Amino acid sequence: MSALPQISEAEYEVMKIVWKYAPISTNEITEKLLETSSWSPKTIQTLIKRLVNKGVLTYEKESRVFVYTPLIQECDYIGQESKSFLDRFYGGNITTMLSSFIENDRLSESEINGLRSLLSESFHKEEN
Amino acid sequence: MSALPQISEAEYEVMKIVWKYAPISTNEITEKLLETSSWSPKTIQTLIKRLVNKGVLTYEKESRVFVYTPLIQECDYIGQESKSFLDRFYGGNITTMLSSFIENDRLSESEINGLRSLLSESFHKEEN
DNA sequence: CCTTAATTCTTACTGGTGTAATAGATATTA
DNA sequence: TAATATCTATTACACCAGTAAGAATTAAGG
Repeated sequence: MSALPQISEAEYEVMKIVWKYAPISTNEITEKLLETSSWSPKTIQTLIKRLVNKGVLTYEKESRVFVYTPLIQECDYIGQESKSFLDRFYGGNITTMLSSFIENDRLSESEINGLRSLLSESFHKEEN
Repeated sequence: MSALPQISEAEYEVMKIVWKYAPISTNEITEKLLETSSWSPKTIQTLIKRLVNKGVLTYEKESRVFVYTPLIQECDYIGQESKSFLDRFYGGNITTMLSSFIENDRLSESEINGLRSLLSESFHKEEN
């Protein structure tokens, strides 16, 4: 599993739309993004183009319009970013991360309870 | 709590040394970094300078040498980065993150156990 | 006091990112 | 088929980051 291409912050916003709605045209991407951002459509086109160049997106011509599909999966990308984040800041250890969150009171009681029940579920999963 | 300055990846390597050993001189920083990297001392000096410009480091002259001290705390910085990471990839929800880790089998049984015992400790802490 | 060696400051260059405008191609319509 | 409207491709530009070389300064030793 070689490293996936680097996706910048703005490009990632584009990818979130593509992952959700692919196959999707330039115009549709632009429409969706304009609901939550104020980028110029030109800017969005540039981002799409760069994603194609990087090998993150591919497209097919449908008459005059391009329709895009992702070449890499969202969960793979997020997985890679998560790993690199954990390595950088917590020595690759998620327990260290959680522990530091708890120590700095960044988790509410209900979040902690959510985590507990998640972990007990995954306990049962292992049992079967 | 206004946003802390942005620290780049290479700059962060410098900061790890400073946080650990401050107050520390340019030469000492360079020495430590050369144990684990192959940067030119010139490069390291540039990074230090940029950190000073950004307001992350301050220094005092000790005769001809500069001795540096951090202006921001490691845990504050890591906290900020963690928050922005969680927001970006998991909607700010650490339970979602953990859940996705478990789903994609990125956690070993022993890591899961570590998390469980961490959470039961923090349970007791809340009790007192 | 002047030279030298050590240290800091200034400048440089490439590549990526944010942000977009303009030019070029193509399909649709008059 | 020619003009127009719509897409896509090319070009632009400033700033940040990685990476470093060269210039300037300053302390110390002869």
